[in-house]
Amino acid sequence: MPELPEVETVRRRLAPVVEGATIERAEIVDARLTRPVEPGIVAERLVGDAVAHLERRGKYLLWRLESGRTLVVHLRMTGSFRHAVAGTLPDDAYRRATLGLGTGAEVAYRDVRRFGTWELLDEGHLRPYLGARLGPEPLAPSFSAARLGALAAGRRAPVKSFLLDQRRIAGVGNIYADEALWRARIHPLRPAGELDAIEGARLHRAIRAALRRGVALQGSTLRDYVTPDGDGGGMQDEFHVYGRLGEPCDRCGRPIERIVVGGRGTWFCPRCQAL
DNA sequence: AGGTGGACCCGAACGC
DNA sequence: TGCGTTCGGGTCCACC
Repeated sequence: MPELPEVETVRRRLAPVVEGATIERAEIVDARLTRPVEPGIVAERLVGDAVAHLERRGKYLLWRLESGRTLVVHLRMTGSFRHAVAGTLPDDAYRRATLGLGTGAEVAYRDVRRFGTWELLDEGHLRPYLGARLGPEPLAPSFSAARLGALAAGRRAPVKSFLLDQRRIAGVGNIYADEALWRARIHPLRPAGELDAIEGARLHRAIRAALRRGVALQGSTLRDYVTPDGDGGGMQDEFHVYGRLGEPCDRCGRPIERIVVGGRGTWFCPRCQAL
């Protein structure tokens, strides 16, 4: 489940391969990927363009092109990139697109469940696109505890749902939300706007610590996620609560519990994270 | 306007 | 063994 740390890992691993390279060939074999735009039209526009920078915003991977356009990629749950010397990647029934680069490298996009999206935006369209969907970057220096408090003020929704709302904070998904709340010792059902300043400061620290740890370990590999070099991440071995129903809390030993919040599986320690 | 729940998709895990 | 059912996850959209 690619969240901020997984997408950031993809960006870091893929950037040296694609930055500066010209796209000589583009093949998009799943119409759903570019819907409602015809995949052939997107592919045709990509060919001849070159990758200036590979960037990330929230969970979006941004292919900034020399033309000024940006290929906006969202991996959703099962999207992943692989790169290799052209022609050496194994056959894959779930490959949805392939980019051939002038350097001789090939980049393949795989997506089992086909939720992922590729959108090619013209210059000037990127900023409003992201602005309408994403709040601040939690790892940016400007993301302060005060900023978090302002975002949460007046919110009656559970703090877990608040963390998952990309328009409030960009990049936190189900795994890192639960891990951050455990670190902050805050119950996932607490209304976001009712956290006091101390709790807000703890949550701010916890969000950043969980995400930074995820980036350091190159993400969490549960099933589908791999880096563009084919490696798995290491964060799954350090989960404190996510998916650990019945296992002892790493802090107090009490068995981890599972509830559903906003339709999402939610794991927490009933003692450390009391209501 | 904020909050909630269903749709989208399909392999894995589960139940009989 | 084999079949059918349930689950999950990020985002968008309809609805309250």
